[in-house]
Amino acid sequence: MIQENSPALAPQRREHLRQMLREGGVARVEDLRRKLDVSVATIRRDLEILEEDGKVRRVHGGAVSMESRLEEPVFENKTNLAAKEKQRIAEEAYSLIEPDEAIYLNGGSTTLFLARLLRERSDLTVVTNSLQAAIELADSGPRVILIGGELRRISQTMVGPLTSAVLAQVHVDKAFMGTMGFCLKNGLTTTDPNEAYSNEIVAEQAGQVILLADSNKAEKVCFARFSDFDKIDLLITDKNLSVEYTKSLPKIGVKVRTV
Amino acid sequence: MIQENSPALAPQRREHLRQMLREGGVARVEDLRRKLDVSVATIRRDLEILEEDGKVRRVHGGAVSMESRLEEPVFENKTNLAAKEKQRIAEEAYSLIEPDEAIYLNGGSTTLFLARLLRERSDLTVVTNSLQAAIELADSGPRVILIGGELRRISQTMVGPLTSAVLAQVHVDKAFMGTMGFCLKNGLTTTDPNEAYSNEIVAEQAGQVILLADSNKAEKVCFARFSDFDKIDLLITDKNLSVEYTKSLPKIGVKVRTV
DNA sequence: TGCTTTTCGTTCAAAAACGATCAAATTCTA
DNA sequence: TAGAATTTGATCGTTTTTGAACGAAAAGCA
Repeated sequence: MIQENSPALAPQRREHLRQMLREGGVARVEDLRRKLDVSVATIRRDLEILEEDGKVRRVHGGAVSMESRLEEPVFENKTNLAAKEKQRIAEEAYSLIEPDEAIYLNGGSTTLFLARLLRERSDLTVVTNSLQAAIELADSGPRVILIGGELRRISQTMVGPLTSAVLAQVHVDKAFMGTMGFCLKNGLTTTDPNEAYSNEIVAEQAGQVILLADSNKAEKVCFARFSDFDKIDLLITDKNLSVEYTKSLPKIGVKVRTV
Repeated sequence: MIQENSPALAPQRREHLRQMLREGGVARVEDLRRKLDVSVATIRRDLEILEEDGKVRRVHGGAVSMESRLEEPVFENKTNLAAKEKQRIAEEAYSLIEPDEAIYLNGGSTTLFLARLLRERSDLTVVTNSLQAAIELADSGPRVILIGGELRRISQTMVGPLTSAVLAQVHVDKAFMGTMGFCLKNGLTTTDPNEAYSNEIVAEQAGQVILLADSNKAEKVCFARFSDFDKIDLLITDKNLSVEYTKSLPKIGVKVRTV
């Protein structure tokens, strides 16, 4: 708990603010001011910042938390690795989406960042095998189509042969795919063969395949391969990706954007 | 969480209003005003906004909810009158499940009570179209298979033609089905045709179909029919069900258990 | 039908909340 | 420690929300 008389440092206070909002769902500016013992101006500024980060939505008189209480703690730890890069990658991906499109999101933390950006886009159709993404979009925004299948606990995604039944009947304009690892030699790989199977089907059917992967994923090879780079139209990554990739990928038809 | 004497935030108040309407189906402006302790002008303005969002329809003297009250997500469901009955019905249903079975749960609050009881049963396979049930079981316990399809917001279930793709490929020993209404003449009905469609397929394919419905559902007829009683093997209900049902249902092959 | 009561929509002024700005306070850095 | 950069709180004009007032419309009743 925060000490009574010593004012908290700003980032610490904002985190506290975020927690409080998450707890109650909503809160009024005046209540927050009293609790944190600062001026309303400060509260407003903090809320402004939290809104920019997508943590809360401001309303007249207060703010509403945008974070779901259902989120996996384990999962959350993983998302915090390279969170900034992932956020930026997601924002870049978002800018590519055009009105009324149908898009696919696979499981993983990077695509979840993207899902969060879609909450207000009721013109879109989002096809996904990610339970997390579905929860994120369950209350508002785009039309959501979940592909069926067995729920894989670790990743909270639907995988396995049953997924292909739904996938065969829909077409998406753009597929945004996260991956566990990629390299020039082995292409795109993930840990679970069932997960790979679903990804593979999507990569073959989608109008465009856009890979979202921060540079930590480079040179990693996992057990199950789901695609070669020739199926990929665009890679969105961060500035730390080695030149080896940024030079050679365009030569084999993969555009690269670094953010 | 929210302080007593501080007035509610406008969006919060509107959400409350929506909930109240959803509970009772209809409400008068004056009653809402008294409950929320604001002026009638504010109530009217709020109802106007809710009407624009399609949540309610205004009528002279008040408003009618456009949402079905039985399908609201549980964690918001504070005043569920039939909660005790539903819990007992779920417990009775649980006692019927044998080791290593595959079962189906459709959407709705009663089946969600059952889902909660299954958390430790890692021998089972649970097939469901309910996002809520999947979340409930996402971390431990049974193998979970979600059928795919479009996510219907109000009920948080997967519905529509795409669901049949997965359903056609699995077989369940027992299907536990909730319903919005049932009566001798019209059989089992629910509000949404897509929801009905999925239920219908399951009712036809499952080894046994077990209906979970408290007595409030009796004599209710909703828009979309999904089954006749001849497809039902067993009805689990509470003691308030009228004798009309408890006498005549066994004659047409439906066992009845009251708890 | 005509009359009364209730409800509705609109207008208006008061209150609350907001954003912008600026000076004081605090923290950072060289 | 001095100066720069950042953060904070107060002020003020503007916008949004709210409640009350009042005439119009709808419902109830004889």
